[in-house]
Amino acid sequence: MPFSKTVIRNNYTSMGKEIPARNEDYSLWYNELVKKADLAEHSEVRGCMVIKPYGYSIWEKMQQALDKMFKDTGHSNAYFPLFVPKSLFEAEEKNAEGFAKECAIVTHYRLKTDPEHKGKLMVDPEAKLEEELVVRPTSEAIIWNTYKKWIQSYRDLPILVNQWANVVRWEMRTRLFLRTAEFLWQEGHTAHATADEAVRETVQMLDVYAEFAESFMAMPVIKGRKTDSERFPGAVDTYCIEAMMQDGKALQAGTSHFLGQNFAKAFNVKFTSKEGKLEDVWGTSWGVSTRLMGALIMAHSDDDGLVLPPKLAPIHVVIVPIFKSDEELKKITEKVDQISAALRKQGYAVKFDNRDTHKPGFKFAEWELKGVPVRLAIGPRDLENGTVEVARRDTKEKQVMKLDEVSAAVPRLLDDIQQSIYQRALGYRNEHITKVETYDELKKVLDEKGGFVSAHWDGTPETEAAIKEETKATIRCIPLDVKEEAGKCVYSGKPSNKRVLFARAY
RNA sequence: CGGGGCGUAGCGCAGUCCGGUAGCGCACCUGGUUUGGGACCAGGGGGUCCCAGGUUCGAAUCCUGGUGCCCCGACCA
Repeated sequence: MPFSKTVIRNNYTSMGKEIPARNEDYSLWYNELVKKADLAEHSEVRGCMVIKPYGYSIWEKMQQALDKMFKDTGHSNAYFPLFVPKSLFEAEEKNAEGFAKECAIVTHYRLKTDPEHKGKLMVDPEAKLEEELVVRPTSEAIIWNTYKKWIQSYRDLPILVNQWANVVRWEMRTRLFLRTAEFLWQEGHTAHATADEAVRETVQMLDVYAEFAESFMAMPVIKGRKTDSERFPGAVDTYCIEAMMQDGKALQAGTSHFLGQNFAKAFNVKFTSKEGKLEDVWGTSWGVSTRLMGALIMAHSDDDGLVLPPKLAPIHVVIVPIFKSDEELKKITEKVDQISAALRKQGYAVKFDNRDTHKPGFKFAEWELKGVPVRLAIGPRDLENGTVEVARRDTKEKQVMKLDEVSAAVPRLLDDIQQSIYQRALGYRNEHITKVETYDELKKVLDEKGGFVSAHWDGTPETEAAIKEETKATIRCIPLDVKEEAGKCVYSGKPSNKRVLFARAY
């Protein structure tokens, strides 16, 4: 049925806060969900988004958890400038080349009133910068240039710094959270005396990311190494965590880079070793961004809206009263206050939705759209029976329980939800790793089933590029736990000693 | 950067072909009835029709030139 997207759009938006079905148009489902759930919206600036309070509070939860993990592994936060002088930016050649095409550049520092157009401003041609400033697409340049001043001896090492910041990459095509021109992220930048220590740091932070993805986001990931062509510009080795979305497309959720001595050499960062020798410093960098929000949304949510893992939900429990009179509401509120207090005491965020402007059904739908893990409903019947209705967002199951059991039951329920959405995502992910032996199979799986395709590859960039060209699939990673196994490249037939994961990706 | 679409009330859109007082749904405000899965009735408020110029007695509508955003592709952590 050749309905245009415009037609589909008409159908649901006129109905209020409904979103299109995932299996009809996954991409439209995602876009509408982000907007309708109050996570983010497009701004006046092309490719840039406004993260709304509800969306931002999820991001803050992510930040808190990650920040703690960084601190627990010995890192400290710092802040470096938004602007990078062009001469610094170009110092590490590969890095500069890699990002050159998507840099925003500041060329002037002043506006003036436009004599030709009343009330308008124009760039003051007199105020041209002597040296242009690049708006950071990443901060290695400015940071390594700074580290040069901080490091003289092995005693100054290691430096274990992280910064929470915004960066700008002038993307041609953007999508809310998944790829925006400006995005928020954290970038860790560490400096070490030995290669071994730097590699250990790189892997350690990859483990931190994997741990965060799995135990907080409830999103299983595959740890792996990128191929040469997918490597971070300027890095020796790029490690990643790859996740699987519900539409069978892969998403890179975090990266950790072993920089070798590349940036040290480019910025002349040397240290005197214990033995009195002058050596180049070893480096790492690692980051995750607001893209994780996109991953979180696409990993769990359904046609009724967001499904949030309790560990990242801004509101754990919403309580909806069902009442006819003020009198009734008052009685219900007394009970609700007791429950709320008991839950808050245990550290949960509780929302009592006592608006008298909306009916319960409306509230149920709205909080489901926003992904609140647990909903309690209390009405006159419950007052009589000393009960409360408990509903879980992930499965939509409802049960009625005794009021005095609630404060003990809710924590168990939240734990169960956290586990069960992880298990569901894990099940989906595992079902979508398909081993293939031939190129025809690889293409067939990509087209008909999606997901990761595990196949032998001859290790050459030519084969990788050819497969990408023909199938739109890229090598997502060489899994860290890959086992050596003799085989033949699905494309070239040349010998291969391990399988890699192919997928179409975000 | 190529192809397409769209800029009209807070949101989603109709009206544009064929010029003549700017409309519909949702949302909003007031009053009432409702409230265990997206309430109903009555009344009401709100718009430089993206911008600039032109044609015309008269432009959301026709002409010219801008501009912004979205979608698809290419590119890309």
